[in-house]
Amino acid sequence: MGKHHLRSVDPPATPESHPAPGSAGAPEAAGGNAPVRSSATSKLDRPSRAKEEERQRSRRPTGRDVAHAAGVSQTAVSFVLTGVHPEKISEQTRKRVLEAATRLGYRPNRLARSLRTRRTSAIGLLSSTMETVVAQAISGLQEAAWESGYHVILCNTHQSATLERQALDFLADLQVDGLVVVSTSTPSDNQALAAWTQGPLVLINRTLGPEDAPFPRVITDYREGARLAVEHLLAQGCQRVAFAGMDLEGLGRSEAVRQRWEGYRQAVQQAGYSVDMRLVYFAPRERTGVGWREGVEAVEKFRSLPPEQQPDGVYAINDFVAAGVIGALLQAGIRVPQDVSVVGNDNTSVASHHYPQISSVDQRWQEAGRMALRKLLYLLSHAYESLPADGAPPSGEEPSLVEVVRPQLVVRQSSLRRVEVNAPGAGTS
Amino acid sequence: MGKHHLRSVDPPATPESHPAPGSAGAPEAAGGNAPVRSSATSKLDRPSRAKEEERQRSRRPTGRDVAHAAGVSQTAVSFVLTGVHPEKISEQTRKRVLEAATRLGYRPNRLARSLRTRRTSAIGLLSSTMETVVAQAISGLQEAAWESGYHVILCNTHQSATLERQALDFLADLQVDGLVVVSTSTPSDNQALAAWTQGPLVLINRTLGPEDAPFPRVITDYREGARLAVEHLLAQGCQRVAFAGMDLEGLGRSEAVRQRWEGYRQAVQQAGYSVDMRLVYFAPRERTGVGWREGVEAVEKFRSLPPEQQPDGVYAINDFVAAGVIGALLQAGIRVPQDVSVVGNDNTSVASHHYPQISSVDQRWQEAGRMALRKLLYLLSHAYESLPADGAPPSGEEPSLVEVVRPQLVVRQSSLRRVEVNAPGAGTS
DNA sequence: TTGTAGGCGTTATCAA
DNA sequence: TTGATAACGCCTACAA
Repeated sequence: MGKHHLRSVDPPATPESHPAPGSAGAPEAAGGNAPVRSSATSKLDRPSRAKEEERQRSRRPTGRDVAHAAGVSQTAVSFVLTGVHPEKISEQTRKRVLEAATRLGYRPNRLARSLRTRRTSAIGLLSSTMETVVAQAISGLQEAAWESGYHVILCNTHQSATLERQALDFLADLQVDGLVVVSTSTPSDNQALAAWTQGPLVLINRTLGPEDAPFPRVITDYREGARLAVEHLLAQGCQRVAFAGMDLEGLGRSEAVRQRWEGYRQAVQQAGYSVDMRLVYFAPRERTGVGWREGVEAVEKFRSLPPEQQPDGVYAINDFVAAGVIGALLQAGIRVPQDVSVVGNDNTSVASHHYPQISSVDQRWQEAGRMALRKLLYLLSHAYESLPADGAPPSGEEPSLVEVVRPQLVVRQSSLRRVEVNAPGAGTS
Repeated sequence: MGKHHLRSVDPPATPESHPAPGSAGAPEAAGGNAPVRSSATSKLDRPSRAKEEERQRSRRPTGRDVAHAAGVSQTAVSFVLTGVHPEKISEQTRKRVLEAATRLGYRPNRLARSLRTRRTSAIGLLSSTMETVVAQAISGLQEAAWESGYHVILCNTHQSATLERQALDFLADLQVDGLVVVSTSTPSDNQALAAWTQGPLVLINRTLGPEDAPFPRVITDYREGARLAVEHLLAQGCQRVAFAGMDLEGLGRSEAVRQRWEGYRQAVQQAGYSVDMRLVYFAPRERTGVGWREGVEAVEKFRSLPPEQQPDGVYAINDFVAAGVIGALLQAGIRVPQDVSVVGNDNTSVASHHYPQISSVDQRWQEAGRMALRKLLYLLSHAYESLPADGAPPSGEEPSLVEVVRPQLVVRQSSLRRVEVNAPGAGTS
């Protein structure tokens, strides 16, 4: 039995194109299937016949089929469908082509097109993890890509440099038109990445390249987020806003952690207060993350102060910490938000599923994904024109090299005091 | 001053060679693609020269280059590199091809290959949302695909049937080899999906197709997960295990919710108890989700019982509810886990970031993704040979049509009593 | 304005 | 065993 290699992708009934006329064509068909075709003509026959048959059977009509059906040439079909040179096509042929194409249900073969034009409409996405924020960025990127006719090829490197290198090779083989790299911190282990030559490269929250010629990137702004949170608390009438966070040396000296601290400090000082370190809790640097527990510890620290010095507002560097803070406060009989208002960060599902619901800073990773794609498309379309040889290269409004996503504060119950509470001095615990 | 930003696609190399000659992709690159080439030789010249030049400059060497360098034919190169017909290649040519290939850094052009073989190594992934569990499934799928040399093209349909249809068209255009659809509930709006003909289709947590001939799928097992949780609580010595969940008509009659309730009921009954509806809390069906608040409400209900009838263990249908339950218990001065043990579901980051950490059932969505890919690969290789026409179709060990992922209980502080507590009657609140 | 023809890089067929 | 040679489906100078 000719049970050799499987029938590849083809769906049912596809007698081989040109089976050696003696070898009983279709390999799978048990009995029958007599060599009805050809019989006499054998190989001397012009290929036209076999071709035609074959084409008939192939489910997807080709451009040639359309041309044939419309009574025009392939060129006309191509011109009409790609929309280039619209002036070189008469309205009549245009109509006929369109009609034939829709009638046959023609869809151009992207593989062939890509082979010819050297552009796939694929962009590679390299992510080091799949944590929530990254998933959000991926979602935004994919959505934006989709809207522009691009598709996204996802590669997760699990923080491994080896995997990253392999993924890059892989994506290069796929001939993606561009690449986006997203990571939560900024490891900047630039080794393999910097060698990317397959097209434009946009980074999300990661730096790469020499100081004077860095790669274009999109970054989320944790500093601004923290400022938003603190300013909101102050606007709500809080006068002693505390910080519940992480030691700056912890978590691999995470940039995002440091930025939140700076934002807090700036906002407090800008409002005319000085930073009171008794209102600041840093989790020990050994901790591998901060959550509920650290929130509780923060409250313990704050509660050890004399009552009049205790905070009336808390900014927590993430929603888990905020939940811990709230839990500990409530347990101590302190009301939230009336006595102490609390704001978290990241706007995770914890914030909305908690009770009371937690106000939180949304870093808008999804928007970061969208922006990254926009930037990539811009680079894609301007890649080949502006060699500095020829004076002012592109037109104006070139997007800046590094784009910042503005965070947004989502106000919920945990920080929303009644309106009259705005009077100063109201809710000291 | 040429604004830096672009690192155009071409790596710095490409010395000399006037930039224009044909290649350089980007056909739409505005402006003049002047006929620089011609110069002296004009068009009469045999193309060989131009070709050679062009090839030289082309970054990626082709199979022809390798053949040329090795002094063999393209056929030999193809055979050697694809590994087929190993017997038809002499050891010597084999070596020379390999040597030349590595020396030139040859990488086959997947586009050309796909065009010819009609197989991309791409599989499409249709997801209706990007919530955490889906992201996990995607991660697992992508990882497994990667290990098998496949890549994943992600399409997010945002629950929209229209988008889903478009995405399917898109993926069909891309000629993906197969398709995986992942959703959290089972909407089974099969309209467009059932018409998929581009290759095998595997569903994750979704049913499709006629009852008697459903599509292959992978499902997570919430019933089993609930059983695990309850059995664990019983084994810890709990005698009155409560259920904190959602009205079965709520959330669009979510299958996953109903399964958890059934698992709870089965486990309780199987242990010889009868289900006490006073120990069961169903959130009102109008709620759009369950979280902390519903956990608190559950505890309120339970606390209204006479002390000896109150639960000593609670299974909550997700981690948010569990957190709410724990919070309310602690606030009431009830110890967790000593007085009441609590188990959540989904093993989200809430469970591990909470304090005390929450025991939770992991539904292993990541594994579901992996399994889906395995199943798809199986179908890919067995798709077209076993039409039941010919008796016992394939060989044995065909995977079952629907595969179930076994959940796993992750035990943490919220349910881990001291060993001696195992004695019955210990921790009634 | 339309048609003809050559090539993108592979794989696969068929003589030599 | 190896080497021409023809597709795969599309794009696009160039000639008609």
